[in-house]
Amino acid sequence: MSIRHPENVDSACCDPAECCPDLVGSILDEDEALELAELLKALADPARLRLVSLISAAPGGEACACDLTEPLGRSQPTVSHHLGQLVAAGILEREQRGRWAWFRLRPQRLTALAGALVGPGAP
Amino acid sequence: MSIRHPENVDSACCDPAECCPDLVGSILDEDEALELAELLKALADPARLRLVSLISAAPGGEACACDLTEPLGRSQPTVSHHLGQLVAAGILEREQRGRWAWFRLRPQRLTALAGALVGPGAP
DNA sequence: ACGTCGTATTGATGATGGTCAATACGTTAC
DNA sequence: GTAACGTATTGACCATCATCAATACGACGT
Repeated sequence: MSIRHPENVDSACCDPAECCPDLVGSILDEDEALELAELLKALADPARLRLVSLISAAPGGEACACDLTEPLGRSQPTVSHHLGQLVAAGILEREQRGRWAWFRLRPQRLTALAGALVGPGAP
Repeated sequence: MSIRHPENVDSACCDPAECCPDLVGSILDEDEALELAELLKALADPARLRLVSLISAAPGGEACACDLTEPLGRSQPTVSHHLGQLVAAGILEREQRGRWAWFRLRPQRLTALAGALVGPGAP
């Protein structure tokens, strides 16, 4: 079975919701650059990077928000703010369990970003 | 000849000037997160992404600053500012030829970043 | 129902950053 | 030498953003 539709081959590399335009293969137009920049901006913060790192290293690959405030050294509203941004960027997924919010990494998003950085030369 | 010193194997994956700490393998401390965030911030701007894209797609993989102002649609000082940031981040390298400044991509930096995003599971 | 607890939202503040006009610097050509 | 040209720097302005205190929201237990 085919992964990609023929009409999507030119620009989209896979699922357009997950993927991002290649940085080095072709010349990015302003819209593609904005889209890729937004994903990079979502990662380009020490607090958010540590959140991703903490969650991915947590047992089971998931973590409760209540366990992230203290190791991050930021206030609870700040942690909630950053988690919301990571979810909005598609880097984390959120699941509500009772009154606890659990977060888990979406690795496809990071691998898609990594693929966009190295370009079409490296599959 | 050996590439890495034995005492650097634990944290650094290769040349510490090129590489960046893994995002998902271990838990980033604040300094490592800051270092990785700075590299990501250098890319997380539409103008800079388009500059990287334009330069990498240029004939010979290099471009003169004079040929980048017009396709980018920004003023000359702005283009110079962004090029300086990309060079400072190790993403571009700069070579002066007469009165022209030529820029070229440093792919090692992007591949190192991509490797840090996908973690140690994918060599 | 009511209090408690985890989380999200609001509002405010200080810092960072993208952008451009003006200007300074360096190199080439005459 | 001097004019022209490419590039970098300065200074200023506006937008975005990280952060926190205070507060609101929602779900659970009693």
